[in-house]
Amino acid sequence: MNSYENIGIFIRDVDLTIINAVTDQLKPFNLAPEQNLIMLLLWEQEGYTPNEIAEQLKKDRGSITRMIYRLETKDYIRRESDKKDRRSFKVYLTEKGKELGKEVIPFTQSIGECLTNGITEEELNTLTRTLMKIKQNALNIGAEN
Amino acid sequence: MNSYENIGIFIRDVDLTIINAVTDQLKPFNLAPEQNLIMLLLWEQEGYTPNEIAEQLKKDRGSITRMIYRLETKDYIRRESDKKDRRSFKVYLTEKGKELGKEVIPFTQSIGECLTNGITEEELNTLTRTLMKIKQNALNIGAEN
DNA sequence: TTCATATAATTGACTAGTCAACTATAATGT
DNA sequence: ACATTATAGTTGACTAGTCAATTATATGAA
Repeated sequence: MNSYENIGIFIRDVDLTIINAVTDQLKPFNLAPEQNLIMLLLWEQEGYTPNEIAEQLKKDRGSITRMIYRLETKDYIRRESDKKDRRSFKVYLTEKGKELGKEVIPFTQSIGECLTNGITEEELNTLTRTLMKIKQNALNIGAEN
Repeated sequence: MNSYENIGIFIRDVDLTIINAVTDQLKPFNLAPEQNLIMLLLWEQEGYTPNEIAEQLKKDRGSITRMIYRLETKDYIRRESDKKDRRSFKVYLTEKGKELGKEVIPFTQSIGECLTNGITEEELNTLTRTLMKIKQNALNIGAEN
């Protein structure tokens, strides 16, 4: 580990390693990991607007627009226009999308379990607490100007 | 925090928050954070090949090719062809690139310090140890197939 | 030497991210 | 009611990531 914001680089490194592992595992399902995030939201609860999805995933609305488009072309989701607000629409699962969930949800759960192999509950809590502090520090940096 | 690989999502969240803060801070210097990583390498030691840069930053060579191109158009770096191996070249700083380092290096260092505000040395060590385990777990997932 | 193989960098096709500009519609204030 | 302002989604321009194919050059073996 060299210069830069040491801990920041390290976190980045770990994050990339996880993403690569997840990408690999999801490949047979024809799902990019970011697409999977949207699907996971919908498998929990359908009917989100693009705006709500963007908020939940903390992403730009532009990228959500395009990801919704791609998931539609894969026939995993469909849109239903909002009768009350004609600017907006809600996103629902197609049959194919629901089927996919049956396969993918257990899969991603097991990935989550694998990541914490050999790590105690307490260690995990400590990790979360410290990461929280770091995140807050990062937010403060942004807020200063 | 909901489903998915919980801790993975959280790490991703923290990582994104840090990246956003760094991006903000680097904006006045006309440097994207990933470009900054290449510059940090070169400020430490010039003369890397694209291949070496890709290894150090654990990125695809294709993306390094393009980032080198962009840093060249900003006149921060230049390439010098390798006389022994005509397929390759080495990357050096321009005067402008060296000047930039004088401003940016202290800046990125202070970002690193900010991130660890209110976090003890011991906490940081624990954090690193646990993240190491998680990273190793992620690598194992990838290696299984 | 010559052929096969490996390696360095590049390129094209694709996904994904931000930001800023834009269009359409909704909500608000006077 | 009308003008202003806000909001929802889209789009274009750009950076960055992967993967696979390509080109040029090196290297090693028959």
